[in-house]
Amino acid sequence: MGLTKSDIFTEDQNNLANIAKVLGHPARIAILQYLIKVNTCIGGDLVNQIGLAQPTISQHLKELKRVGIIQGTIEGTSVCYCINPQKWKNIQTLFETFFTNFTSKIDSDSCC
Amino acid sequence: MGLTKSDIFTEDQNNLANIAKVLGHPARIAILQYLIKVNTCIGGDLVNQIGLAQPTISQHLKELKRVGIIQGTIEGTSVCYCINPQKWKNIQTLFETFFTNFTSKIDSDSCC
DNA sequence: AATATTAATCGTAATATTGCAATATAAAGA
DNA sequence: TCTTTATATTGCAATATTACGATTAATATT
Repeated sequence: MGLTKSDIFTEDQNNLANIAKVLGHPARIAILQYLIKVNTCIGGDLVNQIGLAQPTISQHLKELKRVGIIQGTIEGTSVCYCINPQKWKNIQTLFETFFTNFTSKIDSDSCC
Repeated sequence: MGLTKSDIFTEDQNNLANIAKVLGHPARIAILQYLIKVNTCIGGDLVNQIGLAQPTISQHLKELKRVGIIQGTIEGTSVCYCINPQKWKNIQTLFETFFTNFTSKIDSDSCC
């Protein structure tokens, strides 16, 4: 039905999935990588860099802001975007914890 | 249009986004976490554990197999699933690299 | 061979996502 | 105030995703 049954999963599972989903688009990865490179930029720079229409970029930025991984500050007519360092660290830790759960027990048991 | 313009992004960007997208559903997170816990199990176990219909679980398993993060071995009428340790490590490194790109330069510059 | 078990596939419905043109909004400058 | 600049929102079309019932395929078991 195209509708995720999020009520049958834990909050942590939904949370991690939700963030992974936001990272699950190359335009949003590209935006983050560009922000890493230049530290800060305005929306128009991203439209030029990425090669998608302004409304499309605006939508992707909205998604990234929704999970808090970036922040936008209004500066006159433009908006200055940057990565939110604390949230970035949080999300990094989230993934690290998820991956380490398995990595730490590798070799202890074999596969099928 | 619902169609990602993957041709305008780099292979790395598409690759990371593609994997993140697969992790972007709580059912698939739940499947991976269960596999971490029990090491190996058959498909029916996952259907019972997760609480989604068998075809739905089968579809999620297909996605996970598509990116190689799990593997399934036919054992009689059932299929034994487990995490692919090497691929897991690869993907872990992929995310780690992505996140460290920013973390390593935190404090060097300020935000907006 | 007939039946049971398990998983994959097919078909379908409902919802979500992606992308853009057109428009709206909001602030700066002339 | 009028225009310009920059971004957000709206509305829409196309495609993708999620979920499941029904069916199929393949192997065990009797």
